[in-house]
Amino acid sequence: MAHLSIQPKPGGDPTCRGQHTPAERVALAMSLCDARGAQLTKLRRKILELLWESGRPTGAYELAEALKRRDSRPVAPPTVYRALEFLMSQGLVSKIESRNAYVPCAHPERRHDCLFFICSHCGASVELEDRRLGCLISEDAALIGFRATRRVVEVEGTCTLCVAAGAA
Amino acid sequence: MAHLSIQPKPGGDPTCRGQHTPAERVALAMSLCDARGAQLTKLRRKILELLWESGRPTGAYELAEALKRRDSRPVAPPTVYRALEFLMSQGLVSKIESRNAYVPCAHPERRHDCLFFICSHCGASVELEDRRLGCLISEDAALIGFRATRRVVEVEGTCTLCVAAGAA
DNA sequence: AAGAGCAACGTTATAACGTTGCTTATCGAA
DNA sequence: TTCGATAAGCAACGTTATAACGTTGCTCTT
Repeated sequence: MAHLSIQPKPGGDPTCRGQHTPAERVALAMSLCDARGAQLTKLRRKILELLWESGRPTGAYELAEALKRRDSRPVAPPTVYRALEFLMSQGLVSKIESRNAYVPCAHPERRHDCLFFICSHCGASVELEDRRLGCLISEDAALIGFRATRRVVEVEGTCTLCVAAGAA
Repeated sequence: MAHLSIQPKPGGDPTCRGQHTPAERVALAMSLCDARGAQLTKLRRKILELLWESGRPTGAYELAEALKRRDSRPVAPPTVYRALEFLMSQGLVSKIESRNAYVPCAHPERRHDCLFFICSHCGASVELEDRRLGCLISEDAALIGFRATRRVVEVEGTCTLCVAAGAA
């Protein structure tokens, strides 16, 4: 199961799923960071790659273990968290708050109003972009004079595949 | 700062803020649970009351401390979590995932599509109801064949008061 | 080349949040 | 009154996150 990413375009094919390898994702991230003068170091690259390979929201400690397995050298939690913080600051990764886990972002080249669908059965996540969501929230924020800086929109449920497979 | 709750009604006054005391909130909860055959026990009542008194998303351990102060008898984490679980199952409390904290719900009498605005300056939260949000998310869910069971919508930023007070 | 400055990373410890498994108390119904 | 169900207590543990501080390695300067 790969991370899925979909942007609904009226009249267009909404699927944009997993047609890029983790290596390609990392390459895109590198060129982006390069253009921004941000340093996508080896550790940060590895973590981003692991996230793309994982195929589902992944916890910081799980990432630490994966790093250890790969390099047979332990990486401490703060190191992982700092790398994740960087990746999030660059829009390369999002945190799934309802899971305390992290997912790579499909379209780091632009700021997007994302919502995430997380399957409670298989654990996979789908990232979806919907401009209307941001509008609606901005509208509500304006109503109460709230100045928004960050949006968390997460939907828990059962994905298509698991529904088809007969999961509740 | 009290928990604020607002439901935008076209043409109506959207404010519905803190005009009920914690005791009144608890009384409503009791009658609701009674009607449902659910047991709002003393402990659960106290926790709900503490949440209403707190005025901001409150952590489980903080609640445990408050209980201890009030009754000079320690309450262990599992007890608090179980009570919170019950309160959430009854729609009396919501969890703020981005804070690992809990807030009382303003309108437990009906299932509502809530979004929460959390001020990163003063910590206060505003609960807002917006039907359109649920529609939009359902629409997006349908697009990918996702069967949603739970929605988490949280907006971080600065509230009116803190903006007025000159906070960033 | 010496040394300041800086960003990333490492290390240790601890805070904060949440769960498991089991026991004990409470309460209502048979 | 005894039984069964539900809630609460308790100890230990697991997980997630951060604080506080030290180290490395690089660049830029003079």
